[in-house]
Amino acid sequence: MGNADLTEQEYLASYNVHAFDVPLTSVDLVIFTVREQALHVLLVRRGAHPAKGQWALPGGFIDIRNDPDLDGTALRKLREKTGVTAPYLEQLQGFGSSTRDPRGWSATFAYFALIGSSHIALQHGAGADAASWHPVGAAGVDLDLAFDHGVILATAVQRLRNKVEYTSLPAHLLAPEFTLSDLQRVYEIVLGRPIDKSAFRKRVKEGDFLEEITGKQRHGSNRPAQLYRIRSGQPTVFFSRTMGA
Amino acid sequence: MGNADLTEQEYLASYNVHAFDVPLTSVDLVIFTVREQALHVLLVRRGAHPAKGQWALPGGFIDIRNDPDLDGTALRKLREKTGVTAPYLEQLQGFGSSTRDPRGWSATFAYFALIGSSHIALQHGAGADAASWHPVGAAGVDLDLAFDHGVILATAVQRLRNKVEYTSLPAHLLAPEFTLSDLQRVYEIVLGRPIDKSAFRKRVKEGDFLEEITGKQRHGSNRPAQLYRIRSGQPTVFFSRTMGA
DNA sequence: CAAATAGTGTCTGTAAGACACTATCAG
DNA sequence: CTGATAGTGTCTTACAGACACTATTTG
Repeated sequence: MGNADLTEQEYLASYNVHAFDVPLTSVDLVIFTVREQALHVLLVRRGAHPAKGQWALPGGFIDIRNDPDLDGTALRKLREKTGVTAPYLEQLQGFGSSTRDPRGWSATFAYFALIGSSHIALQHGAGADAASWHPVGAAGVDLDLAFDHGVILATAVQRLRNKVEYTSLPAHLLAPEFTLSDLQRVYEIVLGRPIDKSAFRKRVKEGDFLEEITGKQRHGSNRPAQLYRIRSGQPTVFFSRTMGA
Repeated sequence: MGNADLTEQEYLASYNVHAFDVPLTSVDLVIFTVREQALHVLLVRRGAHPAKGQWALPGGFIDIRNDPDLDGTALRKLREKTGVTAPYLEQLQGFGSSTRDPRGWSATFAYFALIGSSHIALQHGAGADAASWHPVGAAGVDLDLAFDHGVILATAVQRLRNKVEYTSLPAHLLAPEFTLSDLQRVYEIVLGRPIDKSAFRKRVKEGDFLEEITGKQRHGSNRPAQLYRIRSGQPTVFFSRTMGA
C-alpha cells in the first residue's frame, strides 16, 4: 500500500486524484410527467459532442466545487431544465461501463423525477440543448437515444410502472390540486389498464395521504368533484396490495 | 461548449479526462450471510489511509483497464474477499458527496450481496486488510464504521428486511440444499419475528421457485425433512403479499 | 412408549374486485 | 326531463393467519 509510515495528514497532503485513471462520472435524469392523456419523458437534443444531434436524457457532470452531494447535482440539473425546484426525486440506479461513452470508462447515477405538467416552464435558448417532451410507449420512446440512455429510460419506465402498482407515487404527476377521478386517470394511464373506481377510492382513502381542500370543488356539467392535495410532508405511501389486476 | 466546429473524431482525440476535476468513484459491497442463527455482514479492517485501522465495507476503486462494467467491479471485489463467484448480487444505491471521503468529492456505487455461509472461504493474508463477519442488529453493527459506511449498511439492512417481506430472496442466504424449515428460520432471523408455518409453506410452494431433490431427505431424531434447492435460472420471486404481520 | 420435528387441514376475518346503485350538477 | 360524472353500498371470492391436527423418524 505504500502509505504505512505516514500519518493521515501527511497521506492526504500527498494525495492527488489526477494521478489515477478514473472514470467519468455524471448524473442523468429521467423526468416524467403526464400530459395529453399520456406519459411523457423530457429529452434534450445534444448540441455538442459526443452524440451531437441525438436525443438524450438531461444530465451532466458533477460540479465538485458547487454540488454538495449527488442529490444536489440532480436537483441542479432538474432546475436548469425545467425550472422546478421541489418535485418528487429519487435515485434510480447506477450505470457504468467501459463502452457506454466514447470518451472512455464512464458511470452515471440515474435519477427519476415526477412532476405535474402545470409546473413546467421548459428552459429554452440559454443552452445549446433544446428540451422537449416525448410520449412514452410500452418500454420506452420511439427514438434512438444517445449512449445507453435507451436502457436507462426502459429501466425507469419499468420502475415507475412497478411502483405505481402499490404506492401513492402517481399523485406527484398531477397539478397540486386534483380530484380523485384525476388521480385514478393517472394510475390508468401509467398502468395502461382500467381500475375499478370503488376499490381505487377505498384504497386511496385508507392510505390517508391526501387531504380534502375543504369547500373547494371542481364544477362541470355534472356533479361537482371534491378537490384534494397531497398531505404536506407525506412521503410515498405503500399500499398493502397491488392495484387491481 | 467550444466544440461546435469539430467532428466527433477530432473532439474525442482532443478530449482529456484529467483536464477536469472529477470525483473519486468507487464500488462498495454489503455482503450478508446467516450464521449462528444471526444475520452477519462482512467487514474489513482498513490497513491503509484514510480511515486506517477502522472497520469498513469491502470495496475499492474501479479498475478502468480491466473492469468491463460496474457489476464487473463488484464481482471482482466479492471474489477477492470471499472467493465466491456467483452469488446473489444487486446494486443498492449510490452515495456521493463532498464530505464523505477526506480525499475529496467522492461517490460510490454500493452493492448488496447474499451468500450462504458454507460457500465462504475468507481470503486472508494476501492483502493488508483483515476481513471478518460481524453480527447485524436492528439497524446496523455495534461499531463506528469508516466514511459513511454506517449509513450505507443501514440502508442495505433496511432494503434486505423490506425485500424479505415479499420476495424469495432469503433462499440465497442458505447452503445450496436446505429444508423448508431451514428456509423459514432464515426468514424469521432476518425479520426478527416468528412466521406461521402453514402460511409460510403455502406461499413458498405457490411461488414455485424451489424444486424437490427427489429422494433426498435430512434425517434426525424425528420425521425426516425433504431437501430442496433453488430452481435453476429462477430469479427472485415476488409474493403477492407480505410475510405474516 | 415419549420426544421431536415435518407436514397438512380447517376455520375465520379481512379486504379487494365486480357491479349496481344513488347524488348532484348543466342545460 | 337527459346526460354526464361523482361518489357509495353490497355481494362474493381469495387468501393469509391461527391453530389444531396427523405423520414419521430415533431411542
